[in-house]
Amino acid sequence: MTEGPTITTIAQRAGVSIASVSRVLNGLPTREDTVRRVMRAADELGYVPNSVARSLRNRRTDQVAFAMADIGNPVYVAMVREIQPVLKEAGYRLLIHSTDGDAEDELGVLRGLRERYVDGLIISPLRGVTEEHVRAIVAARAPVVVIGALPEGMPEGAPVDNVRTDSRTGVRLALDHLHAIGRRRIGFLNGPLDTVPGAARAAAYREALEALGLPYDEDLVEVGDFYRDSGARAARALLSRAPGLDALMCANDLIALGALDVLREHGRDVPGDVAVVGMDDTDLASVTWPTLTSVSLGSAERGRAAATLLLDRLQNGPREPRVTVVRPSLTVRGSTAVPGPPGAAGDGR
Amino acid sequence: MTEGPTITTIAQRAGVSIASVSRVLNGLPTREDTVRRVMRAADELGYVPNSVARSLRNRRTDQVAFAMADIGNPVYVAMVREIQPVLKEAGYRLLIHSTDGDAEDELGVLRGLRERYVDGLIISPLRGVTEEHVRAIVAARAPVVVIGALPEGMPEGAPVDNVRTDSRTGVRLALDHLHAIGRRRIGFLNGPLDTVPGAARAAAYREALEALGLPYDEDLVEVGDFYRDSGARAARALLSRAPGLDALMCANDLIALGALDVLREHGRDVPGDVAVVGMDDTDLASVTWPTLTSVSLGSAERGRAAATLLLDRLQNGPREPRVTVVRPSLTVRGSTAVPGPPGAAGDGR
DNA sequence: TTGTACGCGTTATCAT
DNA sequence: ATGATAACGCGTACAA
Repeated sequence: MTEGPTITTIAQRAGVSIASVSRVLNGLPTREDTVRRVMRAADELGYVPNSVARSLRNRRTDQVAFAMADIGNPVYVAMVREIQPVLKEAGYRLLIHSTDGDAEDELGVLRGLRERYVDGLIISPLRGVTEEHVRAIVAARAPVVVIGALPEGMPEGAPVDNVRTDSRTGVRLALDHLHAIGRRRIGFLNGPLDTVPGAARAAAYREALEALGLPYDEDLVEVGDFYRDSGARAARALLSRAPGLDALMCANDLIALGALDVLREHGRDVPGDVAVVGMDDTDLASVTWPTLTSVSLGSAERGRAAATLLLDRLQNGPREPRVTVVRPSLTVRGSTAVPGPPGAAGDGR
Repeated sequence: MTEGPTITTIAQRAGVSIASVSRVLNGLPTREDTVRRVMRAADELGYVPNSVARSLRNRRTDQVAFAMADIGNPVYVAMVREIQPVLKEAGYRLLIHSTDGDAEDELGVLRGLRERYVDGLIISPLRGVTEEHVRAIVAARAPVVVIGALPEGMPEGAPVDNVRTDSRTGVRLALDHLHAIGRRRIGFLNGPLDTVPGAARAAAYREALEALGLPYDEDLVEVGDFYRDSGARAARALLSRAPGLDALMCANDLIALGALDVLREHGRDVPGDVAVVGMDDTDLASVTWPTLTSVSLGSAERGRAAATLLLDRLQNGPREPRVTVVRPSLTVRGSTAVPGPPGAAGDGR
């Protein structure tokens, strides 16, 4: 089992020095004859440059990593889908880290940057950016783009850009819509409060209610995880506690799926009896029945923006941190399609 | 902006040679005192080994790549989801390549192995493994696991393992089921015939019909792409050509989604008028309405098997090629739930 | 036990 | 234009 050819092999075969080989291979000005001999030898040997050696020398890996909680979540899939082509186009390979939303794991990824196995990182920390995160980012000396909230006091010249959405407005869009179609008892199925989205959406829900002049009722709120089965559990709990609710605001689409399951199993008509709104506007929203009205937080746009920002730093060097905010929008579908008040449609199905 | 510390930096600070530093860092027997001084210096400097240099020296990158057509496809997401933890556990990082199913792109990935930027590769070639693929694999000298069909005559000692499913049996399961619930005019919405799954499913469809004593009718077959909108187009075409069909076999779940859209828009009851079966049994299948009966081809299992096989080669060196076959199974859901013959339920909805 | 010296495969500098 | 040579950071035979 012979080892692969190196520039040394080529040099011997072509009867020139390795320096010449390197020059030819990198297209530097070289005598015609030398070029031919080197190319020929390289060809015959099937030479391919060793990317590791090149990385060591060039101090760059041409690799970028994306770290998120769970690649099974359609939101992150949407991001990866946008990130990948942008990076690929620029000649970067993409590494994937699933952290399960574990803060320790996230920190591990950030600290790992010091190993220099990637040139940059896009990370979406589920539980927020702590002091330690910040320290790791600064220590990394590699550009990082954070998708999500970034704390106020970032140190001077930290190589961080930030892409965020405005879930506050997102929730507001949803509640305004529900209010406009006549719903007044709007339940809320949220994710964990110690996650960034969970906390933000909780606050936004209260705010939006207030703005609409609706009372905040603890009994209308249930907290679970950002998954379908958890959403179902939460919906069941909520329905038994507050059977009179006429709408459900869900903190993401997966939770909304669970809610739809439960409503169907309880024979409650959607949207006749209960209107449902999801969040993230994933591919799933257009698949359910009824199709799911959902607040888009621009996952794809955020992914693309993050990749673009990172690329800019990678290619053009340090600069002041930038923040890109992606505006949410509401996509109205079947689950809120009936403007009439509850009770208009028959119950059961 | 100082550069990061290296073993040389540590050696100076600790007043020892770089060899000692390396030894301590790698846990080789060293005098107590030396250990302390080195550790202390490393600590103070916040030393982290450079993974690139280490890779060059050790001739291994601790990276593995997974190449598939489209990370947007739930099938591949399911695979990644299984592959990731297996590799992570073993200390490998995961690289993702989306090839768009382009054969040139796939070949590029395979050839890229010679750059030695990964230690191994899992690839799922959409259009099959050609002569050129095989050559690239052999030339790569890095272990490769192919998810999907592998040609018969692989060269001796090629470092390839293979994970496949049996879509023939899968289709058979579906048609048997449809036949059992009384369907006789079973349409088929397939993907491109020049893809491996497309070709296999086309053949399997004919075979299964024959085994059931049903005639093969060209008019009942429509070919498109493996996407939802394409599935919808195909379904429309098929319905206008063969309005009398009482079941639809779809070559994957996305196509089935499109078919469900069209059936609903045509006011055909599912499964009353037309029963529908999908393939891949993705997360989507349990979300649609009615929920989608689907043939599981064990995406998760295939992913896990592939990762395990690759890992074995990575850790235990060369061995004879192995093949793992994952058996398909049928998950019956709402879209075929009504055993009665067509016409039993009212039309419209 | 410790240090010296070399190699991993490239690129880039500096003489020639 | 070309060749010898020095890095890049790490690991390890070998000698001391």
